[in-house]
Amino acid sequence: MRTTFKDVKSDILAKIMLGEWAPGALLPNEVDLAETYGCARATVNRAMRELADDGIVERRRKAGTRVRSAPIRQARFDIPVVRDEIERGNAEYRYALVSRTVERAPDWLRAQLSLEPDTRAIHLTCMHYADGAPYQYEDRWINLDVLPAAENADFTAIGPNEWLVATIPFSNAEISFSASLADDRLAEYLGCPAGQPLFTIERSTWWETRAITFVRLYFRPGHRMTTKY
Amino acid sequence: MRTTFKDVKSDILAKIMLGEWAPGALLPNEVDLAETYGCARATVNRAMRELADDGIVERRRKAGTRVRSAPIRQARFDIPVVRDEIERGNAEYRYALVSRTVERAPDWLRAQLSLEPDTRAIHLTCMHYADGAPYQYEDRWINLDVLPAAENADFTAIGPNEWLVATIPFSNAEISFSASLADDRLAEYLGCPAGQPLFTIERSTWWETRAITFVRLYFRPGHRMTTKY
DNA sequence: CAGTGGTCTAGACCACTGA
DNA sequence: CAGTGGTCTAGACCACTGT
Repeated sequence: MRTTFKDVKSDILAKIMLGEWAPGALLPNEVDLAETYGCARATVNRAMRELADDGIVERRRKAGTRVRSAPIRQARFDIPVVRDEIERGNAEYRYALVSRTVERAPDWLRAQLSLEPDTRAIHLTCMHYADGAPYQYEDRWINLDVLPAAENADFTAIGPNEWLVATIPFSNAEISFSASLADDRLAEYLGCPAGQPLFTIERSTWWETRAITFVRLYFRPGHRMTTKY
Repeated sequence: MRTTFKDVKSDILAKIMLGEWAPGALLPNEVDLAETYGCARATVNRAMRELADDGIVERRRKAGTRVRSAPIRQARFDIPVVRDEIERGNAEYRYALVSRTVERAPDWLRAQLSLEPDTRAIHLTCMHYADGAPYQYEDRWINLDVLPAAENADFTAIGPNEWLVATIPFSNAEISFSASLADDRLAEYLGCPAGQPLFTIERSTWWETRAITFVRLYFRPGHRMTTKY
């Protein structure tokens, strides 16, 4: 059997894991490795590139490839789409619009999304339920200058996230995780005592340079996001 | 200038973003695309493979490449190494050991890590400071059956995370984000009022099938993890 | 069984950067 | 300026899987 890039990758990874190549060590260059493994340089390159993507090694032209001393460990999280998330848990999903207003973007939002003064925005708050129990409280702003159609959308029928996904793509986004405290309003909607800690996600999305939406998602108490890596 | 895989990738991405290829649409095969772009098939392949990795398209042999209808949006987070995290913020890092005991692994930990009964573990609690201010409270367990050396390590001098990184690699890990409430003890160490919401990370790591360590990290109030994607 | 993506090869040229 | 990784090419064979 031919040597595949996966063979090369796992062999190199094993050598690193077993300490044969210690953190900080310089690995042989691609030409030498290709000879060692009896394969083409492109094969070694693919293996090494993936190891670099995985944060295991660090590559620099001329300087060569080194084992990262403090491996940059990264985790990938699926960005939750609340309906899918709930239905994956075999629970019944229900959505409800709580409030809807159209207003000028408040200052903090203008700062968050770099909006022009006097930008109009639609402000929505919604609830998402799993098997009838409160699951997530959503507090969302949509930029009406970019998406005037949002003013006429029927958000009593469809959640703003689903509407947005179906309506407009986005080119980049920023997401942030934190912890919030349930105030009286949140506690009431989420059916929990005030003062509970709530896992919170904030997300801003842009199309090119134009801000589309900002959303803050408060999860019911005890929620956690988990991933393996 | 030659056509690079980045050219191809961004052109295809643009076509998808602009709606030229709608969600669910079948893209031309690699041979045709290579002809269209006037490049080798390997170049198209690299571009398409990256788009698939990014969750933009879905590829299946024989069936071809389609635009994902619900793009799998993923975010990558760097797993924080607390010293680096603090020093990247141009703050001075300080570490202190709070407590150290050796005991039999409690039941919840045995369950969490799938440990044998009577496994011995070392239990450490530590503080991490940024410019003298409390930054993170660390509550860690290390499996002494796998890492007996931990019993003799001097954790007053070096943080357990740094010691572990330098001592043993790990093959896989599970990480989980949530929100906790500051109890009196945490509040005292973190220098905040009790009842504050704290962003919390839990991580379990294994070497092959053997559990190495479990750690719970409580961040000071207001902490957030952010990434762009 | 035929079409599509997955991968390898051998060679080439280029871009970056450390010495 | 020389060594290393980054990328492209043209061609080949293979693996999977829908029809």
